[in-house]
Amino acid sequence: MSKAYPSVQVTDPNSLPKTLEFPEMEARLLEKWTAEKTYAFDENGTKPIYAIDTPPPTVSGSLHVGHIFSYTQTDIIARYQRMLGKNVFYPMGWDDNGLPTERRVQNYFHIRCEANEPYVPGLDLPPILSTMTDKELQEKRLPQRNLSRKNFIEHCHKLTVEDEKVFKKIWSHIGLSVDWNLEYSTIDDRSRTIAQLSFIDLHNKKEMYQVEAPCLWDCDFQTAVAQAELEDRELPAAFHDIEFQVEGGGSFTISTTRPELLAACVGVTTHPDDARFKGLIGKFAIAPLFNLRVPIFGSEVVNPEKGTGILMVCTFGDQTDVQWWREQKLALRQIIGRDGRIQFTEFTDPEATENFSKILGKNVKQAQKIMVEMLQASGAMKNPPKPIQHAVKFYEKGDRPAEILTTRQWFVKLVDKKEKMIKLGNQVKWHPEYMEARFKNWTENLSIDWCVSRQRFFGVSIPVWYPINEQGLIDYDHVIVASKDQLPVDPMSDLPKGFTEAQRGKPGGFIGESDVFDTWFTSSLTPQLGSHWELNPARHKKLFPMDLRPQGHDIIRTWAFYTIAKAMIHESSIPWKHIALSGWILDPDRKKMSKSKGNVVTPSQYLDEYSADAVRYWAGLARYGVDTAFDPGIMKIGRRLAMKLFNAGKFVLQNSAIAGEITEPLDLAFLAKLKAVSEEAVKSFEAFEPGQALMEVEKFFWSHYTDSYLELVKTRTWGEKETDQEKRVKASAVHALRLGLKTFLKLFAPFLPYTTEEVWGWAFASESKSVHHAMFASTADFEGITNGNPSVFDAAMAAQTVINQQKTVAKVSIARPIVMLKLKANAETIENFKLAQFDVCGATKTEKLELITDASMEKNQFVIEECEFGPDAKK
RNA sequence: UGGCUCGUAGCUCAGUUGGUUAGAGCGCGUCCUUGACAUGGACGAGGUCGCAGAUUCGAGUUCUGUCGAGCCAACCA
Repeated sequence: MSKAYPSVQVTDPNSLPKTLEFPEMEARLLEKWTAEKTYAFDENGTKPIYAIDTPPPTVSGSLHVGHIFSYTQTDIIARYQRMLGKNVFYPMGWDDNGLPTERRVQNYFHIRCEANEPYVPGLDLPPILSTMTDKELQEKRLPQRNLSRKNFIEHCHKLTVEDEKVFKKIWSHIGLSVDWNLEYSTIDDRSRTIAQLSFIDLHNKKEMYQVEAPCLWDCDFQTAVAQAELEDRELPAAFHDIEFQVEGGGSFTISTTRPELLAACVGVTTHPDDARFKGLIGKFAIAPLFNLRVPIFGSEVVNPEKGTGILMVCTFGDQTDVQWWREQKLALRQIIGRDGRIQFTEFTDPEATENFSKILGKNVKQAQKIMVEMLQASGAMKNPPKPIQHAVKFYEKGDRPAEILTTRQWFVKLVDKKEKMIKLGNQVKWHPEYMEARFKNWTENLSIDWCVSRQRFFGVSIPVWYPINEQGLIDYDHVIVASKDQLPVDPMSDLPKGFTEAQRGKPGGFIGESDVFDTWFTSSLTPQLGSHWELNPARHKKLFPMDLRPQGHDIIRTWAFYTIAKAMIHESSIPWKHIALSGWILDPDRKKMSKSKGNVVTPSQYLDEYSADAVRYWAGLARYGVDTAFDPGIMKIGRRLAMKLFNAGKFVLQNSAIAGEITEPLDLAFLAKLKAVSEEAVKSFEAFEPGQALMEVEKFFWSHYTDSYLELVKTRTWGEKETDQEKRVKASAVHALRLGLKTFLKLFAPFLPYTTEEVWGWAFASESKSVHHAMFASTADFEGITNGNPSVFDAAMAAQTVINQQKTVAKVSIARPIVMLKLKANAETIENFKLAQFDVCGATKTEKLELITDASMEKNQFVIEECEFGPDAKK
């Protein structure tokens, strides 16, 4: 017994929009979704949860099509999971603290943070950037206004709130199905509390330490930076050959790219097997100009081929200098200050003092120039500088090479956990799989612990104070950590327990830590920020570990890495079960789109020109991990698809039908194929290949549904029918058409949420208020329907194509009647074809048909033996 | 120097575990205004799958080498 469908009435054509007006529809449906709380997460719900660890975008950055691209991909997964009946946890956070914001705020208000400036209550400066461009500001060279730390932070808050509105508007327009009740920012009270809780937990577990040691340092931002935040840049430089004397007679020539560090020279090294310098090892060298007596030692690390094969070790020219300094217990002579200028350094030798005074206070570049001149004058410079091109480490947001300075910083122990991290990383499913290699690679090569303290202002405070002893010295060994009930805490204004404000900065009192955390320290906790972690253990248990982390592949070494590290140290857990890495959007020259390259394309114009669904189509088609060229042409196709769906929906719903079953072989054949396609779509989604699903569904929709099936059944469905038999076969087609439409709406819903919701509302709202809560590829829809034979559809479509072809070649209209047609095919094809003969003849206006069997032909191959066109109906 | 991706039509990309004659869309050409859709439709031209080997009855697909592009790291005196 097959499934019976109730009768359907014609949907009043006047009630359906004539044309698809995207802006009107988008605005209306956005309102509907908000009013109906379509995307709300049900915290007390019993349905299985699907939790997404949404990347909090940096709101101070520019919003470009790359963002739209990756966030839409996540939304497509979210919508799919919701349509599986899951309780989807899909929050949006704003990453608003850190250097990018400070820099933007500085430019926007033309201000600077100055620690000694007094606080001005109620200060509310107007933006300068709205009246002047970046360029004008630079040209006019107006002095920046100095603001106290507190005033500066207030302005940071003020601007980020505005930036967040811009993001939220675009996110909504593109149709992200986030639950806006879950909105947060990485600087809000809860985030600060959770980040500080993280610190306290790490500190209790002895996984945090502070130490005065060589650290990577950016001289412009005047802050420590982490290994992961460095990038290589190719710069021109030169080898300078400088002659050193050997104590007790003799000399040798070293080669260096950093002659300005000669005064910081603390040793000389060469390869122990290098015959040229072997004899020098163990002796002392005398550096020129400064008469520095430094040890000469051997090191396997030295490459005899490079430079002169012997080199000077400084405080600190690069990472290897640090290594040698540690291994050889060399002296420390830090001549570069925190501002990147040569700082005062004491020399006992009068000549050294004299020479050093010439570079004192200069920046690295100026000092190098002066140094070279002095060396040339003294005769210690053996050859003219040899220009080379070499890679230099930069802080990724900085403009000057990173220096290595000895400063006191907080670190998280990571180097001792590499193996465990790789093991945990392996428990996470990476999409695409090969991306795990990048994580492994980075983790294996990690050489420095994670430096998390930053000498900045707009960030989460490190929740500690230090006692000041009776001599007025800061006692770093007895850190006073904030207690959990104090959080969030700002040690610069809040008090450690048992102290009074009067004791701040006084002997016997305390001093607050002024450093803030690296932003990654907070953003590595996004799963915990979402679950509320220690603040709400019950909720945390439900949401953690999360199901999915979507992110870009360029931040595997930072965001993914640190998040895995945090979950491991806090709870010995993975932070999420899956991580999906989206590709980059490249400009037409295949360069990554980024603000610094000036090739950024903003999304608004494309949303307006092609519609949100069309832009989503473009994003939805891409595979994970694959970089994609920006191509509005794809959006055009997406727009066409949305229109086609809209029009097909209108057509299908304009047919009435009596109650009945789907009985006709062609209808059943179509549904059998549709069912197979929707099962394939599910498989693709489960394999994190939604683009594959979209492609297959789209192809089938276009070729089989609109181009073929809709045309084939028009004779049966058009108009009112007289006989019961006619009514019955019409009903079979109309019910199949409607089931087809409903299925397509659901399959397309994750990609085209607006258009599908619009059409769904015309006919299927009684089943589910929104298509976005309908069951994706539900088997129930096909239950009780007789299994069709797909070959019937193949034969009918093949015949339809060959007849259309005949008309095209003959250059006659598709509507032209055929008074006599002889078709040749093999027996099986003819048998299948006969079951759909009525529909094919109707669609092709074939009035008389003769079938010829030819066993030599392949399946579904038709040849027209004879074709006689009737008179043109128009004439 | 090592690791990982990619190389298919003029362009943007598919091509699942090796299996007939390598697919789609855009663009291009010819034709058609037929009852939802001209923001349409029908049909067509266009590829020795970077190159060279190997395995196999059979390779776009597996392996080796090679060239080119990109990314990540190491080195950076």
